[in-house]
Amino acid sequence: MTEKLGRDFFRRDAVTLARALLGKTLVKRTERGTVAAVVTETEAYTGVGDRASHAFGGRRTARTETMYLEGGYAYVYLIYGLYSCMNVTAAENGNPEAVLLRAAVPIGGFDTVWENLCRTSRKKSAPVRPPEDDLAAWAKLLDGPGRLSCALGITKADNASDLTGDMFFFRDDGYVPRRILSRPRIGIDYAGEAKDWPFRFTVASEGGVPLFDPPLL
DNA sequence: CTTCAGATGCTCT
DNA sequence: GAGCATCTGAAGA
Repeated sequence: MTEKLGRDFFRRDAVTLARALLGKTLVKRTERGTVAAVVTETEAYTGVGDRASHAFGGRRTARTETMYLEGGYAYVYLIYGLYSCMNVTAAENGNPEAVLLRAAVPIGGFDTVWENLCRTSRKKSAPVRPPEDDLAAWAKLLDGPGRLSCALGITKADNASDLTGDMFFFRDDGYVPRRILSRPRIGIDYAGEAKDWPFRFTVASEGGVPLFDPPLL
């Protein structure tokens, strides 16, 4: 029932991978503790033909070099000088496709998640720690690529990490999204015709709780 | 409920 | 020097 995802899972095009990652559990082990969270929102960046992608037109720089790795590596970069964005590389070696992780729900390592989040100010949105069965509250705390990365302790130091290793990997715990919504991607108004492509995928939710079969928790 | 400015640093021109 | 695959708290409607 619960198995680690291997290389072949990631060596597919970004759109396919973005949908397939919904419901998978991202696990990160550090000396501060182990955290686990089920992915609920992704965005596909389809590479050289995608104006929204850092690798549009085959652009190759020190930063984008990671995107050219084969599927199953972490592409992490800093945005707006403050927040880390966590991506998963897709496709074959030399094909710079990637999937941005935009939201997740923690299912393990709540202490570490809370500790990681508390290093930001965040006084109003969640001044006190929610109970562990309040999925909607925890989902909100990991809603957004910056918050997700912060909560799971993902930083630029994780860039180019192999996601098929033992410290940082995805697991299939058998959570199947009841329904997947697709919409245009966020924050890419500059991307011309690509800004309307429906490459943002979300697990349908009710009352702030993403719906899976079987349900989370 | 909604807009709005500010924080902050790295990458690329 | 400009512009970001963002988030927060404060202020206004």
